[in-house]
Amino acid sequence: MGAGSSTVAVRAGEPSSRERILDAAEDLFARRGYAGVGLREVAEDVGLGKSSLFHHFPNKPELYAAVCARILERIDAGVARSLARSGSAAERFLGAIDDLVLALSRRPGDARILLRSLFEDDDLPGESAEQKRGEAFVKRIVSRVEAVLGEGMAAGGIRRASPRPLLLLVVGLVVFPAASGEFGEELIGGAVQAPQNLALIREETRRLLAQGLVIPIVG
Amino acid sequence: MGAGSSTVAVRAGEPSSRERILDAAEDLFARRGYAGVGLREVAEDVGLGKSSLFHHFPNKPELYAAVCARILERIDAGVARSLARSGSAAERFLGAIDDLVLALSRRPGDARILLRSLFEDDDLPGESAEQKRGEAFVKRIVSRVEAVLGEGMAAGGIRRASPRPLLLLVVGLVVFPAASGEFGEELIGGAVQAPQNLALIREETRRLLAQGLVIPIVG
DNA sequence: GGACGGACCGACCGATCGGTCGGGTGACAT
DNA sequence: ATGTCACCCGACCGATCGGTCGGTCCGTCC
Repeated sequence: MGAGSSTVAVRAGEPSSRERILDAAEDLFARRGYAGVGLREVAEDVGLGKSSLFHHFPNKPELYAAVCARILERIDAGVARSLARSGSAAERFLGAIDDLVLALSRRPGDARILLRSLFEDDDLPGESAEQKRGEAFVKRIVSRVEAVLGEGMAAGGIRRASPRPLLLLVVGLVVFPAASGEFGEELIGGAVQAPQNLALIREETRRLLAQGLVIPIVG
Repeated sequence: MGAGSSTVAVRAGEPSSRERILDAAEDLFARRGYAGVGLREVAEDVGLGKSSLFHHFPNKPELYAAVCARILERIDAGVARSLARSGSAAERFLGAIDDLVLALSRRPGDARILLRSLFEDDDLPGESAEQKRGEAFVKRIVSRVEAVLGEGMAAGGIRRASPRPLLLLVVGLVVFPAASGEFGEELIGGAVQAPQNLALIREETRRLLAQGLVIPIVG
């Protein structure tokens, strides 16, 4: 299929083979994890022979690292854009979280791979360049959010807290709902991405961060 | 090794082979996921031949399902115990969450497998009895927490909210920090289980649920 | 004593894994 | 015309996968 798409100059608008490999691999890794996906399956989804994958990526760990790095790059860019808006630190923080919830729910695969890459230790043994690139994006994202949190605490719009443990909680709070598959669907009735469900999740996330859950005792 | 430990009547206090297989499998599955663990490795950790595993479990999916079910059973029991304490619904809810954070941080493998089983869809293809047992525990846990939330909302100690989406958020909030491995360690300085870090996480979790993060505008 | 069955084992099976190899094809520069 | 290079392929490799099989050992029951 797609006859004549293999000229040296990539047809404008058509993704390159490398990009299509990343797309297919991302989709599969998101569903079944690193060890659960075979390169034959990736190649078949792309429409290439398995050996062609090795022309674009040296081996499986590097392919996975590239998938992760691409996702983290997207998320970092989105967070940067969200935080660049105007408003108080607290407003920018809440807005960025809301944007992130929205973005992850639109791309559940991103949420899942992100979640995996954050809580699986020894998926990848080596320390490749692509892997370091991904870790750098993680650090950038963390430092961005940490900065706005610190700003908000200094300004008084965000209550004083330990920023790093708090970040850990927020990551789970934001990433998991978008990543939860059948469990999320069964819990709330229907897909997380469905407009009305997504609206509820965004609303509850915002209110939880903004107001907590327990009603303070008045007087 | 372990000469003379294979009498029919299990030595009192010594776990049975089945239990030791579950222990080893839980440890490995927690670290590398379902597809990332080979049965040879499980058997070797236990100190048995690989074929002996099939004497206790019919196949790999059933072993995994049994591991999951055992974890979910533990968690359900803990949640039930926590919620049985006295106090207002809001207090019982916060107490149960705190207990759960504590329990999961003590057994990070539980947190990881729980997280995996909640957001990986097609890990297990079939519908075995053990798998249904696990799903039943999930439903019991959900209904327990949902009940106390509803009670709190009715009594006024917990603000009105959509219980199911809220539950989804809370699961991510509670489970992820305990499951986060190297990422969590790098983010906060040191292991999540370390007493001072654990105290911080418990404190921030409680305050986030109780008060939120943003300081309400007074006046 | 002899049959039985639970627990365990080594050897083996077909399938699939990640990865290699040699070669083919077409665009392009010389 | 020739060489080069990016891209792609089928065939193949050793290793490992989940799972089966026949058989051993030993305590229990009749």
